[in-house]
Amino acid sequence: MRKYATRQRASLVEYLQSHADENLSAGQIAQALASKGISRSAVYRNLSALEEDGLVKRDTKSGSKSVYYRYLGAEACREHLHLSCSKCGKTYHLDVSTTNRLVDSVAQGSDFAVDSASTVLYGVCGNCREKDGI
Amino acid sequence: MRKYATRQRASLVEYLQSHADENLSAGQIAQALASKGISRSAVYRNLSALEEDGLVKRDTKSGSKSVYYRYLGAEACREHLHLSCSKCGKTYHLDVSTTNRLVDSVAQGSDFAVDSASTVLYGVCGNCREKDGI
DNA sequence: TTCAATTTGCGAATTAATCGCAAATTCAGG
DNA sequence: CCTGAATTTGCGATTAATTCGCAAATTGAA
Repeated sequence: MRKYATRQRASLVEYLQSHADENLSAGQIAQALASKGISRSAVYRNLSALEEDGLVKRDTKSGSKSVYYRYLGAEACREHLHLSCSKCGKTYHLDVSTTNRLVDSVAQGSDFAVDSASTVLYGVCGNCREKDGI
Repeated sequence: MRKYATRQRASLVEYLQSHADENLSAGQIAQALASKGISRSAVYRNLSALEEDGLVKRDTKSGSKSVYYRYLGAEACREHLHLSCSKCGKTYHLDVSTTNRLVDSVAQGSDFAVDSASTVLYGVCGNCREKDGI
C-alpha cells in the first residue's frame, strides 16, 4: 500500500518527526494538520499505511484514553529501545549497547527476537522517583 | 476508585484470568459477559478501574485495530516480562532471572525503573521465525 | 436492620474510525 | 510536456467504540 508520494503524507511524516516523543493521538494529529488543509481521512489512512510499513507504532498510555502514535522512521530510533515514564509521560532513549545486550539476553533466555523499534519499556524515570521520594 | 466488590467485577476478573494471553478487545469481553447478564457499561468501567489499579494493561496489536486488554492480576504475571509475537500474536513469558537481569541493566544504563508488569516486549518468536525461514 | 456511599443498567450522547465515490493527483511512457 | 491508468484525496455519511446521566439496585459498616 501507499505507492504514490503525496503532499499529505509528507506533511504527516514531517509532523510526526518534529513531534516525536509526544504521545499524539490520531485526533490531535488530524487537528494539527487540518490547518495545512489535510483531511482527517488522509491522516487516518496514512497513519495506517505507515504503521503497515513499520514506520509508525501505535501505543497506549495508561492514564489517557485512546491510542497514540510514535514515529519510528529515523534510523536512530530503530536501533535502541524507548523508555516511557508512566508518571510524566516523557520518552527516554536507552543507549545502543544496553539495548543490544538486552536483546541478546532475551534471545538466549527465550527463543525470541525482540524488535527494538516497536517495543517500549514502561516504568518510572529517575526524575519522577526523586519527586515522589521513592 | 472501586470500593465495593460486585458480581460484575468478579466475573470480569475471572474471565480475564481464564482468557489470559488472548488479546481481547473491550467489545469482545463485553459480548462474552453479556450472556452472564453484565452490562457493557460495567465492563468498560471495571476495565478502567482495574487499569488504574494496575491489574490490567491496555495494549495495541499491530495488525488489528482497536486496543486489547491484558490481565496482570496474578502475582506471577508481575514478576516477569511478557513477550508478544507480532506474527502469531502468542504471548510468551520471560523467565524471572532473565527479567531481573534485564530490569537491572536498564536501571544502570539509564536511571529508569522498568515495570515488568506493564511492559511487553514485541518481536518474533522462534516458531514463526522457523516457519518464515528467517 | 439501616443508611450513605457506590455501582449498575439502560439508553442517549459523544467521540473515534471507516467507507463510498467523484474529483484531483501522481508518475511512467510516449 | 502530454496522456492515461493507478492511486490518493476530501467530503459527508456510516458505523463502531466509549462515555455519560440518572434512577434503581447493591454493598458493607455500624
